[in-house]
Amino acid sequence: MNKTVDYIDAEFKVRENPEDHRTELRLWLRLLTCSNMIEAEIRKRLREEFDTTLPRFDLMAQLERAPDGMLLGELSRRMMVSNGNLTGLVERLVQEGLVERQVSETDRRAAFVRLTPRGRADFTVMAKQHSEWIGELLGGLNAREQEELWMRLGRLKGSVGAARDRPEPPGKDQPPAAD
Amino acid sequence: MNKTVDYIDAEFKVRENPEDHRTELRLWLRLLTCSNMIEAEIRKRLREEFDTTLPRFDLMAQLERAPDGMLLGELSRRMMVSNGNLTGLVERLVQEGLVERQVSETDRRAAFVRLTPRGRADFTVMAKQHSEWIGELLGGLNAREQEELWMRLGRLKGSVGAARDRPEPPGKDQPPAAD
DNA sequence: TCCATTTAGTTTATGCGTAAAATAGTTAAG
DNA sequence: CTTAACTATTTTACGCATAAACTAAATGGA
Repeated sequence: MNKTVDYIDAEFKVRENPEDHRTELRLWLRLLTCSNMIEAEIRKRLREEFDTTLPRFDLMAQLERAPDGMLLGELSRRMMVSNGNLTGLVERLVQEGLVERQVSETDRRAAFVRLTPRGRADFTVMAKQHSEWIGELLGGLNAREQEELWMRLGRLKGSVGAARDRPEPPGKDQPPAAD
Repeated sequence: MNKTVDYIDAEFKVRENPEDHRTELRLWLRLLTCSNMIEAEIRKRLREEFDTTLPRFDLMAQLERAPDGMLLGELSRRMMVSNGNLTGLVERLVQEGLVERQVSETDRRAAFVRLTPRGRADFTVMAKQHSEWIGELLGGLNAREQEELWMRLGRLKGSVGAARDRPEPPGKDQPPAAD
């Protein structure tokens, strides 16, 4: 079918067949692989070295920047997880003595969460290690490569955000909203 | 402190302080953001359009390439999830009539899993949409940008893989294995 | 043959994640 | 003041994920 244009390079071939998203799929799979590899390694090390998990670490990282505590709602927004999820996560950290809750005096529905001194101390140690792990895992790229990758990912982020928030391109096939 | 070297650009500043992994952390966070944004959007659309989930979709994608079915063990290896996880996932798809199990006749411990005709038909429709979604989300990058990002991520993948499989660099501070 | 070992898969206990319903406190309109 | 609407959080029901313990079948000696 496409044999006659095989010599044309990728730049020109794109969108030749609008149904073909092979390069995008390939890119997405590699992005996912990278992300998953790093995340899996970080989870593994957090478990092995500190007997903790990534969600716990992320929660503590948020709290570290709010010495006076933070409302559950704000924590939920920042971590981009549901309220219900946080209820349990915070509860487990409270059990471990790393975090404490305090009901607001001005609004008895609301609860502040903050690190305990022990939580803060533990987090400091973990954060240092975490930073070194990331440095180690990404350290195979030099500064220029890192910067370029960062910028390209910035473009990608923009592309995804725009497509996500776009009402939905009408698309040749689908009639404009079946229901 | 660093005021006198503020004019020096990033290329020269790197590794000035070997404990500082700010650029790597920044890069990792952006990578994670991109990956999560895409994944969240795909999950959302799979749920809204097809009332299914990403793990189900991924499982069916594996099976689609094995018309004669696949052993649970192989499926587990390919999807990089635990055996126990697959037990439940397969069970739910069997309940939905999209997948069928068949105990091997030569080894009664082993079980083949394959798509039912309906499963295959459903997957074909979903895969087409999925491909278009990815095309839409990543489509803000032109072919050259996609190719460059793909190559940079290839380098990153190499860096992460090497660091992960490396015994562990002795590190100035830590004594060689505390316990 | 018999038994130890390995292999394939399931079960169990736990954690993290969601959406949707429920609870309880606050605010605002009348 | 009373009630309706809103807001903050928890609860519930579910799905997905793991590690570790378990079951059952195959394999390979002795």
